[in-house]
Amino acid sequence: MTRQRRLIYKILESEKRPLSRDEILTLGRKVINRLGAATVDRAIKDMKENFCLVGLSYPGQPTRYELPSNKEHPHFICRVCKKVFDLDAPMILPHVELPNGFSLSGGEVIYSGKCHKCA
Amino acid sequence: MTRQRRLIYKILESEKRPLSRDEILTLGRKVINRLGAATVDRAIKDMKENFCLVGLSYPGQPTRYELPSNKEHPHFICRVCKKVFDLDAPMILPHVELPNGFSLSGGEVIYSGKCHKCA
DNA sequence: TTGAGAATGATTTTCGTTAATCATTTTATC
DNA sequence: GATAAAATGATTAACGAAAATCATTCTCAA
Repeated sequence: MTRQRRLIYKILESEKRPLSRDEILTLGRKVINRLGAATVDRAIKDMKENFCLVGLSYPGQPTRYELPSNKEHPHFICRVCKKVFDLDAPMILPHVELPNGFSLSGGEVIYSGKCHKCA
Repeated sequence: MTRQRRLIYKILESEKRPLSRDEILTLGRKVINRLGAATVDRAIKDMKENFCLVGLSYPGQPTRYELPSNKEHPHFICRVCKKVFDLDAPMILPHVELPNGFSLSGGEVIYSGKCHKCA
C-alpha cells in the first residue's frame, strides 16, 4: 500500500461516482502532482482483479470505474458533458420474463438527461 | 441505396439484437462474401447520423448497434459469451428522484446472466 | 444506354486505451 | 537503519476501433 494507491482509493470513495482513468488522474494530481498515468492504470488493473472494481462503459468513451457499493444504485449520464453520476436511490430492477433457458444474475439501470450544470 | 447497405439494414432488422461491426460483417458475408469491413463501418456511421442508430457499449467490448425500435425494450447481456439480446418486454424505467437541477430524458435497463447456450 | 456522382473494398493511417519496459524511489521487514 | 521486494513514473510498444485514401465498381436519373 503506497501513498498513490491510498489516494486513488480515497478519490473513488469520496467522489461516489464512476470515474475514468483521466478523471482519477486529474483529481489525483491535485494532491500528488507528479502522479503518473501508469500508476493509475496499474491501480485500476489490480483493483479490478482483487476487489472487483465495477466498470461502466458508453459508446465512444473510456470505461469508468467505481468501488463496489454495499447497496446497488442506478446511474445517471449527462448527455451533454457525459459525466456519470450515482443516484442516491435504491435500484429497482423491474421483473422480466426471460426467454427459455436464460438465467438472471444481475442488472443495471441507467438514466440519461442533463445534469445541473448543463441543464 | 446499394445491395450492401440493404443487406446491413436487413441484418439489423432481422437479428433484433444489438450487433457489433464484426457481427454484422460475419453475418453479411454469408450473403455477400466479399463484403468489406469499411463498408460496414461507413454504413454504421451514416445510419448513426441519419436514423440515429442506437449504440450500446460494455467494458472491453466493441460498441453494438441496433435500429431504433418503435417500442423501447430492455436488453440482456450474457456474462459468458457476451452476446447482447433484446428482451421482448416493455421497458419499465422505475421512477427516481433526481438531484436538484437534473432533467430526465431517457434511460436504459440491462439485465445480465447466462443465455440459453451458456447456462 | 450512358455518364456523373456515389459506394465499394483493400489498405493505410490515425487515434485512444491498455500493457510492457526499466531505471529510480518507496515500502515493509529484519 | 539496512535491505530485499515491490511500486512508481516516464516512456515506448501493442492493440483495436474508427477514419482516411484511392482505384474500381455500381447506382440511378436523364
